[in-house]
Amino acid sequence: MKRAFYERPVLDVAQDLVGCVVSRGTSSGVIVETEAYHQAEPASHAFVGLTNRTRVLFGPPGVAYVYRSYGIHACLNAVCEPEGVGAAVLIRALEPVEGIELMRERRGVERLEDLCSGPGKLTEALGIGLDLDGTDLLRGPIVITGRSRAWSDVEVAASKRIGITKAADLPWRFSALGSRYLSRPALSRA
DNA sequence: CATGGGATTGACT
DNA sequence: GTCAATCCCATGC
Repeated sequence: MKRAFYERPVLDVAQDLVGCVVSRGTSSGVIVETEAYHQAEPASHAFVGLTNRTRVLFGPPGVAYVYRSYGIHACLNAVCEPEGVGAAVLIRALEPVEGIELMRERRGVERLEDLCSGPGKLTEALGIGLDLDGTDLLRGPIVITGRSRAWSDVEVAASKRIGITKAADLPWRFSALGSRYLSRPALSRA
């Protein structure tokens, strides 16, 4: 993936990342669920402006923003839009591809559908911690590559973001239609 | 310096 | 369905 891919409106990047591959060491998976966050909208960590915590969000695109959630889990984002704009795509779920046995060991569960079906789960499965905050997604250790042939025509569904209390109605969650590896089903009942 | 609130998960009623 | 775990960080005194 080139730097310019991330240097675009965060909503475009969030949709285009579905079907792409996240690799970390010998483990990898296809992105099946993302969410977009932008500084202009209060659910985003960048909404508060430039602070020590949000420094990476306002930096160059194509960089990993990893934060601790609820004191327990790490969550992985890809920083988007030009430097100076605070925006990122949260990677919410993967379909496991490589290094599945290692994922099972790290997660302590067996079912494929339980390995990476949530933002905190996939970071545990891939061994991604806060130490990788600010690392370059073009150079690694976390690398994102484009859709393979099999995923080139993936259909992407939009729905409301999960687990937030502010700006909860924005349809900024994107998922691979029909995937069994989502954190939650794509279509929420109205 | 003290406090409150999460971009979650898993266990339990 | 409810709820606790656990810690970083932004905010306010």
